[in-house]
Amino acid sequence: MNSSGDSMAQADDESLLCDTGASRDTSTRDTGTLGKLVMLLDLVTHADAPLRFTDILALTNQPRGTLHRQLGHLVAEGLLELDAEGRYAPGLRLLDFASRSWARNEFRLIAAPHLASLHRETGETVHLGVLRGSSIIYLDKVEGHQPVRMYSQIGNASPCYCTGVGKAALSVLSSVQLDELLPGLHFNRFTSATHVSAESLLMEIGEIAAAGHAFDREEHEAGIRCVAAPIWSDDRSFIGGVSVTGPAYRLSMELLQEWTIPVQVTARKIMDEMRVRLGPRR
Amino acid sequence: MNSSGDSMAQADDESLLCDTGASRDTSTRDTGTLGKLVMLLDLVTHADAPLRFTDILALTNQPRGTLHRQLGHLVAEGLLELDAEGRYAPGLRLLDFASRSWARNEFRLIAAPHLASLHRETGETVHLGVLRGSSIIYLDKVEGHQPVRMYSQIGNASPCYCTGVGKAALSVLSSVQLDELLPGLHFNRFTSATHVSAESLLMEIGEIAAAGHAFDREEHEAGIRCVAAPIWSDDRSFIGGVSVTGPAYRLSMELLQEWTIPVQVTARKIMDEMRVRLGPRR
DNA sequence: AATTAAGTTCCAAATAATGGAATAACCACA
DNA sequence: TGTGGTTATTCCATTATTTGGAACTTAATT
Repeated sequence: MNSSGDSMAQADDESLLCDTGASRDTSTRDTGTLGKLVMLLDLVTHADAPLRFTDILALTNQPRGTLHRQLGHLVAEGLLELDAEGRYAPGLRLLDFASRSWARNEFRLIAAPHLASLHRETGETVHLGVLRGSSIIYLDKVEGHQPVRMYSQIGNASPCYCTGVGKAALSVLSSVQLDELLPGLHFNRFTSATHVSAESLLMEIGEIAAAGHAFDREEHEAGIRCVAAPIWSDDRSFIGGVSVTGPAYRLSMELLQEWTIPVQVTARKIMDEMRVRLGPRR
Repeated sequence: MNSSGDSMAQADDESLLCDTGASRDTSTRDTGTLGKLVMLLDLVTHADAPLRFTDILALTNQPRGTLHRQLGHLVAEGLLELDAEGRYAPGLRLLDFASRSWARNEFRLIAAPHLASLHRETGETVHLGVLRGSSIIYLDKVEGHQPVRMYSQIGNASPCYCTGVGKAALSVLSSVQLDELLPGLHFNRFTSATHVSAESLLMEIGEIAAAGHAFDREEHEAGIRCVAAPIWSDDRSFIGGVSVTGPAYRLSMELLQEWTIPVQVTARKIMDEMRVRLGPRR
């Protein structure tokens, strides 16, 4: 269940980069100097290996002087690290920031016990995700008995159009929100089942909205299926989802169909508790 | 083994902030606009609860207009989030950045199997940490049978002067590096055993350097002891450590004394492998 | 409705970022 | 040890962004 890696291989031109099929659209967002620096951070953290100065130069076509100073600042702040061979890699200070972000996340704290019981019921991997822009960020994961390497999945941003949680999340967006989001999607064919057009995606979203659950039929990674249900706040300011994931040989579509019920029940319980804890108005 | 929280209670003036006893010295470091923004990020991520605009205003004494734009930019980039009640909290995009930083970290990848075997040998919690500035950032953790909530500790930055890994790390610094680091330390008395002066710390560091291992005698958290050994590259450009931690009632000082050997052996194995993988020169 | 507090917008002045070009360090090979 | 090619770093006049005080809007309180 390693997410990136192999399934990334047949991606497009920039082979060094791991394009999730969304984000990296910093162009419009006007955040001045910060925007440019964050774009660099994104570039380096999402690369599959440390990048040298020249690599980054080529990837950004910024002037040498400018880029050099920007990288220098990021390194000075510990957001990037420069190794002895002159290659830039993500900095460890990011971990310090992120661990706080995770530890205090209300949604995750509320959902945790419900994820555990869904895991007990199904015996397969349970994920919790949130919609951020057009990506799903995984917030928690409950899996098998082996010591869990949590960071391997938690924190990862995956495209919304080819994951169970992502499609479930899309199904509860208002039509206004959907109209804003869809045109910005860059469809990336991860497997032969991946949606590659807004039309086919939109059609399935309609079905998901009616049914209240979504399937991932090996759309992100060959051999991996999942069933998911959306979680949302009344005013749609918060949207996420919960899913059960596993290998296709073990999870027949019939079994997934059965699990739609416990998954939806879990989503409902989490929503109910959120409404109590965070106030019903939103 | 919750790090912050209670032990933080008697900290100094700014009660909302969780001061690790170091860092937050962005003043000298000249990183222009980025420095100011990162300081804000630090402020919000390290606060114990979401902060309102006015709270941050008071904590930074920056002009209203400036602060407002800065926060706006951080929110637009997903580095902070602004909830419906107008409170700022760490943003989830940080998770995405950090998960990459962690997943690809060479040191952690090399150390992982050795940590596992040290855990098997001792049956107690094993930590891996790196020295960054005057903080120890925990990179990995192997503990009991229960599903590990890794983010709870991993990524956390703890002071170097009151943790086993921290003191072990200090013991292999060159005297030049030590002279740079010591004056910047702000000693925070977490327990009655915490070092509160550079003099007493320096004295123990001498002993640790001679012995090759360090103890934490309930210096960071009452009731918690540990034994640690340093890990370093030839040129001291990289410094970290490995430790075994547990409750004082189970870990007598005699037992910790016995464990100095497996801990040091583990550190040595990790160092040897790093020298092979990353080249001996550094 | 009046009053205070909290948050947002505006714009001339101060400051920091830009980017082209020159310089320096590095590396491989003779 | 020198030489050519590659890569990284520094410099500085120009340009664009950030700054911060003040005015303004909005929300909460009496």
